[in-house]
Amino acid sequence: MLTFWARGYEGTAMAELTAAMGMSAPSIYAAFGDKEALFRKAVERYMAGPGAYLQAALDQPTTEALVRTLLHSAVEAVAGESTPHGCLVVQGALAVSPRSAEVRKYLARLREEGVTCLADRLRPFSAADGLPSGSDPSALARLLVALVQGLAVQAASGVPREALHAVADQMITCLPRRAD
Amino acid sequence: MLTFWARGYEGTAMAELTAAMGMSAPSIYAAFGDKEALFRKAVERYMAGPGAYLQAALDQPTTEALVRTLLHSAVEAVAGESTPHGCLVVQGALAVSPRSAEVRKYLARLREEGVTCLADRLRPFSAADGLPSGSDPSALARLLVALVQGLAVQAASGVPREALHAVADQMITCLPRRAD
DNA sequence: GGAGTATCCTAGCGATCGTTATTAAACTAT
DNA sequence: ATAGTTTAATAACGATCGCTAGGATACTCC
Repeated sequence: MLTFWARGYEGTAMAELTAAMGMSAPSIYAAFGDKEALFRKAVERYMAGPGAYLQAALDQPTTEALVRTLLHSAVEAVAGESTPHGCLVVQGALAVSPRSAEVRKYLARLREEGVTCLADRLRPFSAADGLPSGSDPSALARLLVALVQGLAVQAASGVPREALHAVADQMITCLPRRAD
Repeated sequence: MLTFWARGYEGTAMAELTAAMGMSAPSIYAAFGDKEALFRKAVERYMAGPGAYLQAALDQPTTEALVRTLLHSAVEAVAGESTPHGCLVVQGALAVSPRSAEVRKYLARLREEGVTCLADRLRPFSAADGLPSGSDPSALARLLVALVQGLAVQAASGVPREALHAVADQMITCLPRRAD
């Protein structure tokens, strides 16, 4: 998972995976099938672990708390010190050769699921819950996911964690408050 | 440029470039050097053409006009109908194998230049120019760039142009206005 | 018109890609 | 102890990678 995270799907060679997993190539193929199946397993593990920052934000009671939790935990995930920088689901297979088109679509589908998931959570929110006036829940959800993905891109560029937290705070500052 | 744009640096094989350019491999190598030099030339061409959406926004007089121009022209660039989806500078080499590390750093540097460029433009802006109160220009610049990069990721996922324009509008709605 | 020069493609270089057939080793069970 | 079965590694498969030598072609200039 860490190797795929750092180098992406096509950027990771089987030789690196054998070294990282401590298994020989035939053992990997016997256990997982092929490289694509192994990658999907790695993504599942990622989503259940470091990539679960969206789930953590869903049970927040207000828009502002949700946004705050989402953005800051996302920053911790994509700019963690003990893990590769960026997000596996974003940089795993963003632009790849035609032979990896299935993997690209798989990750794209996963990213879209995050948008709908977040939109479903925002929809019941009213202005009393801090939802900015005149905002479409699905557009706001897509905005937040886009921002998280942008933070992931910048983390992959090497932007320090503090700068990304400042971006999160800036976004929260921009959001209209309930009682101002 | 279009081929690199669609498939990324490592995802593009020389065979595709010979087909797209109508030149044989030796001609390409004689004219450009190696694949990396050709990629940099393609990026330069991209930055001077479809990727110049940031430059277009810099001469706007107010924060709101700048943001509006930046986001909507960025959406047009990353979700254009006659070009590949996404942004070459984002998806060209986000997570790659170690042998392409130089290309990855090159694009990361380019992305960071966009942040400093935008921050320099926002810095002289005061509250009278629509700068949200209590915002740090460099953090706001990084926020906007992150959002653009996130829009590029979603465009690469196949999200339709209208949805991305709605995200841009949502962000503008969230920004505090001068006279409200 | 013909020698010299520049241009460009065909063919193939070594290396590495993902993948697998073959073989050696270790464990289980009679 | 030994036969049978599972496990895993060595070695190599065809394909493709970026890249380039060698040769055929066209163009220039005396």
